[in-house]
Order: sequence, then structure tokens, then C-alpha cells
Amino acid sequence: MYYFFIYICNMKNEFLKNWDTQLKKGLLPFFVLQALNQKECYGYELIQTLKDSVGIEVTESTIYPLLIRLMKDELLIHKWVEQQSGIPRKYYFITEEGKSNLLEMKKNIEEMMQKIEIK
Amino acid sequence: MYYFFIYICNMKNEFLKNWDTQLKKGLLPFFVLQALNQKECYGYELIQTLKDSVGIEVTESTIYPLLIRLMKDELLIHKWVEQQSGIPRKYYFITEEGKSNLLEMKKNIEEMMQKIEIK
DNA sequence: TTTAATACATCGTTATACAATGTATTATTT
DNA sequence: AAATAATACATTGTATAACGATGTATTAAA
Repeated sequence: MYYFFIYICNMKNEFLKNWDTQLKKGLLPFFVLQALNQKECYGYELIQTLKDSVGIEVTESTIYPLLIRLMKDELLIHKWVEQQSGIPRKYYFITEEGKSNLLEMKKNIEEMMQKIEIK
Repeated sequence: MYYFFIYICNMKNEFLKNWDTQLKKGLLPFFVLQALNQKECYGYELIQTLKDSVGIEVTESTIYPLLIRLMKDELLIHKWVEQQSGIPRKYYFITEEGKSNLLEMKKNIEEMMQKIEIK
């Protein structure tokens, strides 16, 4: 009976979990640009930043390809910074184009959110 | 010179256009459930409803597979309704499980949106 | 000495929006 | 009357992107 209950719960959460992933797909580039707009970060640091300040949990296999995409679109640039000890860090900076895109994205999201309020 | 300008503009919008698609990917199931929560619809009608009330433009090849998915997850049920003339219409209704998921989704979105405000 | 944490990266799988295409019926235009 | 558009259903193939799994290398902690 207990395991049956767990089973039912998991079934129900399956949809929500999947949906959450898809929602993230859309919002993640926005949150990344926004985070880097406030302060330059290196990839590994960004994962923590997103978790702490936005509550979004992403893995390295999500964040690194995303950063590469944003670089290819020229919304970001990067700079290697060597450390006193350990592996050098790859810091990412938002470009002017990145900033203008960020504003546009924010406008889009706010427009959509208003439509939710209307109901 | 003119065409160069157009070219540059399109380049810039390429990212935003793609991003918009990804954002839609996450929000569409929510908007569909919300629309059907207010009033039952048939597929073709839902496309118009989404455009008119939410401003989201989707094609039939997006909406029909989505409705099938939501049925499989038991968030929707359907009922064929014959017309005086023409092809019978497949009306979709939200289930109790659909309603509870809709609430959960709304909560998730609102949580995320708050985090945007914090900046 | 081993394990965990930091920091980079890639590959394969899965989910899903969308263009293209198809079928069938009715309404409108030529 | 014939051709076109609109309505209404549906499927197939392609492209995008998150994520698990895996890999390399360095440093800190157990």
C-alpha cells in the first residue's frame, strides 16, 4: 500500500518534473544573461549563483553548452584568468548586444506574465 | 547598405526568435490547461483562443501532439461532438488532475517571476 | 591514501515546437 | 460548374536544448 502510494505520487510528479525542465529551457538563457549582467562569473561559479539567487538547479552539462551558444551568438565574451593555485578560470562577460537582448527578453517575459494575470 | 542593415537586424533577431520558441515550449502546456480550465475547446478552436487571449501563435502540428500528450498524462479527456454539418469536433475537457497540476504550475511560474523582480 | 570538491569539457538520449504534408468536408469565389 | 479557401482532424521528419554519464586535472579534507 505504501509503495503503491509512492508510485501514484511519482506518476503525478512525472508530468510536472518534465514540464519544469521545459520551462527551464526557455528561462535559463535569460537568467544566465541576467546573472552575468550583474557580475562576471566563471562557469562552475554560475551554477552556484543560479541555485542561490534564482533557485534553479542546473548541471555542468547544461551550463557549459549554453555558455558556448551564448558566445557564438556574441551575447557573451570570455577571458581566462589564472589562479595562484589550481585550474585557471574561464570568466564570462556580457556584451552590449547581450545587454540589449536581455532587455528585450525581459519585456517578452513580462508581457507573457501579464496575460496570466488576465486569466 | 539597406540590405546590410536588414541582414544585421535579422542576425540579431535570430537568437530572440529561437529563444521565444523555447520559452513557448515551457509555457504552452500551462496556457493550454488554463484555456481549457475556463472553457472546453476543440483543437482547431484552441489555436484561435491561444492567439486571441494569450497572443501565442501555434500551429496544428504543435497543438495536436500536445493535446495527445496531456491526454496520456490524464490531465485532459476528450469527447467527439457531431455537428449538423461538417466534420465532428473533438472537444477537450480538463480533469481534476489537470486542475491540480494547473495550480501547481501557476505556483511554480509565480515563484520564478518573483526571482526576476529581485534582480 | 582515498575521497570529495573544484573546474573544465563532450557524447548520447530524450522531449518538443514546427514545417511540410495528408485527408475530408463545407463555404466562397471566379 | 469549377476552383479556391477555410475548417478540422492527424502524422512524419528536423532542429534545439536539458541532462545523465563520463572524462581530465588540480587541490582540500577525511
